[in-house]
Amino acid sequence: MKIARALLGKFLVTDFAGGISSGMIVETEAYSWMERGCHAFNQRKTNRNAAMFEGGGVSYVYLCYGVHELFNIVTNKPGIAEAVLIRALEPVDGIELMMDRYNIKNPKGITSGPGKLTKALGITRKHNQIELNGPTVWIEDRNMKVKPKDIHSSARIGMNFEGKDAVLPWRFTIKGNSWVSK
DNA sequence: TAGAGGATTGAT
DNA sequence: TCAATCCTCTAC
Repeated sequence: MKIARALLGKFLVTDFAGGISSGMIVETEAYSWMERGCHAFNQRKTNRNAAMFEGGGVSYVYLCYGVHELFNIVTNKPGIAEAVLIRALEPVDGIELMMDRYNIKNPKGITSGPGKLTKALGITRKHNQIELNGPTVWIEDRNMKVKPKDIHSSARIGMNFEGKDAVLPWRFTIKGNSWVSK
């Protein structure tokens, strides 16, 4: 859970054929095998979530609703399924590239959702289960300071089941940032 | 091998 | 508020 908080203010960078694009992480959600809602609940291992068992520093990209690709960062030791979902970014580099990928001219709201930011950065399932220390996708620390009081935690989104797991405050956002998803 | 459903989004 | 859309898991 510490990692989900620490990732706020870090930069997610991609370098594909089209060029470099990056954004600052402003919203995350933590997932663990210990709670429902996670694909690897109860250490259930499948082909899809195999990346989560790889160990920290690996990406986990998967398709949701047949339409959207969601980007996660695996955070724990090999064999322990735990990951942080990147829900929103603030565009920094390659904004024009992102707009090209959407074929629009206004960057407003282009990365304000987990399915949208992957499209903006050009991330697809081909980038599943890869190391996040380069050369195509990596996390960068640019010494952006996020004060603890600027971090807001809340219940997660999209949890359809009943029970206490649904209200765990494992969603982290940067207060006052307009790129946070609604 | 077939059927149901999902960590969402955008249009109505 | 609801459909789009296709991959993954589960059951037969």
